[in-house]
Amino acid sequence: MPEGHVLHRLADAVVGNFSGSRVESSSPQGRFASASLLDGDTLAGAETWGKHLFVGFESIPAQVHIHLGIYGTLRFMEGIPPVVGQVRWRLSNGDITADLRGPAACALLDPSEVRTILNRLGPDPLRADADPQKFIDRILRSRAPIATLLMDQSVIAGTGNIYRAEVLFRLGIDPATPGKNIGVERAQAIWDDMVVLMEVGRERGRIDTVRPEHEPEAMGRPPRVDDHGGEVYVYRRHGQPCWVCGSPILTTTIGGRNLFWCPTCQAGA
DNA sequence: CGGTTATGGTCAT
DNA sequence: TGACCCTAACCGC
Repeated sequence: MPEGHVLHRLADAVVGNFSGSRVESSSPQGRFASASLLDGDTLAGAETWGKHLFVGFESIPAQVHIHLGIYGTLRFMEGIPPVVGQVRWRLSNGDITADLRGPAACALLDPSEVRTILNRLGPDPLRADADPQKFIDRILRSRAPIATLLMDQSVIAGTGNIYRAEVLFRLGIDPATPGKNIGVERAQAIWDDMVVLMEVGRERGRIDTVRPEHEPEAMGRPPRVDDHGGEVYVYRRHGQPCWVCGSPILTTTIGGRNLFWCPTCQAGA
């Protein structure tokens, strides 16, 4: 589930549901022992940078750091339902209960440890304080393929496998193009498109990337049914015809991740 | 019921 | 590059 747009939604949900509330905090599964230190404390706020979520409390400077990894989920429920399955962290104010399951990281971190994490992250397209110039400089200086750079959280934070494939398609960029061959204008265009798409994702809670003329209704095709839920051009469409040119979408594995692209619309320069 | 897969990341080789 | 970590949903038998 989790590219950066999801984490920003979760920070909003944590703030909306719990900010200013006294909360019960526990680790039903037992693998987040520090949860008990927060029990009875008042939630002060939550913030996201990239795919990292930080939750603060009033009586301690430390923050809970959450990274969902591939499988992690944070779900909100009404009341206090019985615990089902593996719940790493449960947070509740009695009216609303949030269960965190399967995160790659969930730990109480000192301010200095939080800073160390933030220092490793590049600009986040969904943050108002993001500096796109840092992104552009990194791209233009690197010989690595643009597809690899867009998955590097120190280059751009919050982008994942879907957004990188979709933005490269929308801009007609060959995923193998070295960063230094991208050029300033296309680097800026990548950033701008990432901002647009991720903001849509944050609002809708799903990743939709197709332009109006390629939407199901416009093309007379059935809407996509998939567990990530959005209308996309290339992600997981291996072997199916490109919505724009009809060529079969290709896939390959780079750095252990699946990359999808259209060989015609994204031909090398 | 077992095998496969996943929108991520770290660490060792 | 590959092993490994985390959990749940889905698929085929």
